[in-house]
Amino acid sequence: MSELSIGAAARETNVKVPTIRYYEHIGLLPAAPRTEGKQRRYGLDDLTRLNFIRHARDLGFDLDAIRELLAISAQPDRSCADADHIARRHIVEIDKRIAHLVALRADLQTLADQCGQGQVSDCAILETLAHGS
Amino acid sequence: MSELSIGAAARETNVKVPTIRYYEHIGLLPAAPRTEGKQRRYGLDDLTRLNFIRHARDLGFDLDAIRELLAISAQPDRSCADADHIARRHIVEIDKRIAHLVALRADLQTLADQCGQGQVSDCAILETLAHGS
DNA sequence: CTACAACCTCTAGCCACTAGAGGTTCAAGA
DNA sequence: TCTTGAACCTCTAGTGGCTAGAGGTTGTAG
Repeated sequence: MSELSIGAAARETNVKVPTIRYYEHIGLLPAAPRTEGKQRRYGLDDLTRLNFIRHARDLGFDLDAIRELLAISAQPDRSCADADHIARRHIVEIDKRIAHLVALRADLQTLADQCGQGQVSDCAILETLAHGS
Repeated sequence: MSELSIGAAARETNVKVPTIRYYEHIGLLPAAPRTEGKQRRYGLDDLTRLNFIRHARDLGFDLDAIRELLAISAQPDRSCADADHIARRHIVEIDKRIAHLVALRADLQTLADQCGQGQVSDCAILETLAHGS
């Protein structure tokens, strides 16, 4: 039961088949053992690792951060301050992105509200794009 | 005076030199006329177009949307409803991204707050990544 | 006239995949 | 046991919007 095909592993973990192969290719997953016919087979450890990666991706961590997180979690005796640090760093990044998008949204709303639906030659949107705000 | 080198055009418009070349390559800018020595020369129309593109990029429009906006603004007699539509569509997209990031941020904050800075084996962050929330 | 900054083209790389070609293997049903 | 065909394999190229670098040429200030 513990030796799944790549398709079965994909179903179990909600990670797509080509993505699993990609993760192996870039060394995020160890190369899976193959059958005589060269097909990959996955055990429980692989599923655990894949699930870890997917959860972390869902939270927006990039693959380098995930590499670090995996390395940290492989050392149970270590302090988890490093993991905490990575998470907080990520929060800061997300806050920046949110702030940026919120500002953008406000500008766009102003622009759209000024558009009188008239002719292109009077359009506030196009005018602003052409000559600045 | 109206024939600028690519570097001068870049300074005028705050668009980097390789980016200008890239825009020409993908047809977002018309191919600039060249000197005998094959160097690009830019006139006022090009600067206007580049400024338009940069302003739109700053507002987060992708290059396809910018293509549409440029096409619309080239027809002064047309209604600007299309431009308005593109802008509103973009706002909707941005709202989605903001909502996604805000939800993500909340999850991450919860996770980080649970981390007691103890050992990796007890870490809430790593635990959640491994086995889900 | 010389020096050198700025220009040229072309290719490859970034991130995290996704798509497709062209071929092989596995497993369920007859 | 055989046959199908879904699922697998490797490899390459493409996505967006640039950025970096190699290796060579041109324009211009002194």
